[in-house]
Amino acid sequence: MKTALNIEKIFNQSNFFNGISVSYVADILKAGTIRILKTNDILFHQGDPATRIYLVLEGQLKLTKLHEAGKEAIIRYICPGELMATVTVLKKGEYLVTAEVVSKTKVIGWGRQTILDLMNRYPQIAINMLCIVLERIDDMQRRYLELSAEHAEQRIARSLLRIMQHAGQKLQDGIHVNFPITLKELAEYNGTTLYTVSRTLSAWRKKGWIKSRRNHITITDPHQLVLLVESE
Amino acid sequence: MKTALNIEKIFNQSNFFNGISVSYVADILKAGTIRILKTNDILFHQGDPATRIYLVLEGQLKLTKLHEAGKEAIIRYICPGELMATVTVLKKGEYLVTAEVVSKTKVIGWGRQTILDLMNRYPQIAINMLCIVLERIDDMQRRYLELSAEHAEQRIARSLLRIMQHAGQKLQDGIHVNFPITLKELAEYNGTTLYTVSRTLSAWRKKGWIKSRRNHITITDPHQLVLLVESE
DNA sequence: CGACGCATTGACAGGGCTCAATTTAAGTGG
DNA sequence: CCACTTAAATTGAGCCCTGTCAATGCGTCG
Repeated sequence: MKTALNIEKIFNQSNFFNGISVSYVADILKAGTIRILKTNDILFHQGDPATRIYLVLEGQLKLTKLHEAGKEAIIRYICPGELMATVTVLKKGEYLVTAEVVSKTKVIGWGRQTILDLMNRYPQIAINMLCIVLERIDDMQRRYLELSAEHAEQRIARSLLRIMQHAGQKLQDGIHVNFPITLKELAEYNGTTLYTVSRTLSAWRKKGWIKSRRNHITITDPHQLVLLVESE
Repeated sequence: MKTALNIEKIFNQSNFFNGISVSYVADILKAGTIRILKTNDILFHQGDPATRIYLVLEGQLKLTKLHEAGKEAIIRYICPGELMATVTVLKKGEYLVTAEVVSKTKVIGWGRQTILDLMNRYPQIAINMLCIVLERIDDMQRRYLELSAEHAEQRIARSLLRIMQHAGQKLQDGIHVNFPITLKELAEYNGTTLYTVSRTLSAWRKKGWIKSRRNHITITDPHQLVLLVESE
């Protein structure tokens, strides 16, 4: 809680603070509390009462939604500068997803009343949050459309490209997904199965489009994936 | 524009005005302009610059998203009291979906700057909009999960139940969808095909769960659909 | 009455899920 | 450092769901 925060950096990496003067940002951050989490920690569970909204400072989390039948879908990955658990601003809400830490993570959280107060004090916060949420709707609508219209291979390509843009790290041999990810997770991210993903990646590996080892994926030829996605 | 509006009614039917005094509502409505549309009219197209946000006063519209491959998905139906085209508040945005009128419709629209001004004047508007949009995200996330985890029959049942709750009219022989809807639309609403929907509805009709004629569906035994959805 | 759009039904094929058996790789503790 | 353990990944075989294509039926409106 007494961790020294690099306010400037946080301000720059997050569109949550767009149009808000840096001097206010310190104020806003002071109202929140810091939490450090390690891999596989659960920040909150789907169904828990939604008490806090979080901004990710470091690391990554995945948001998953559980289906009665036991299946699980990955709704999105959350990277530094991104907001999560925005439902908190709704009256008496529950978390709609589960947030699980993918690699060592630092977040800052605000309670419901705090965030409502902040929104009243700085209306720009409400507007920024609205914009963030609107972008997220767009993302979900797109993925919904893709899920209903595209075949497995295309969807797998899309998810790799999305993750790459979101959390890609440029190495000499390609763009590397900078957090551990399993085939099962990749499958849950695009509504296929672990087996289909394995077969598909095997094929791509043979073509030299990607490299992969346990928990790691590097895309060596992103362009091919783009072509695949855009074909028909 | 000079249509006499029943402000009281609008105020009551829409959660857009939650926590806002009725006297201000008149103010807010005055800032917008009314449009009357007939079946099959397009209020806006996906890709057009997003200039206006709309509140539906009467009728229904469907929001569809088009896929490159030519397929189309119905993102949601919009009924009286509901807001649409919320993207408008984003900078230099485009409409992300197409809004097509399903039955005679009356909407009120506000320009981008107007709505931003209103949000600054009445912060509660921004908060309400945020809540509306958050509910919509939840809806999309649920449907995404269902699409990836459930079989066609379950999804068709779910879409009927959703539409029923949203736009159902209680008649003596069951609950009737109070706008014209085709099998193709139903299929586009749940990511199946016209043919699968036809077969499924035929089966249900034989079991006495529904009645249907061209463009009309009545659910005579909703409970069976609920059971179907909840089974496994 | 004719024509068009919507709905129905059958036949068929194939994508991808399921299940099972192995292989590979990473981590752990003596 | 190596044997051991366990989780992840690979691969094959089979089948079922559901999409596709084609033909026909039906109802509604001009």
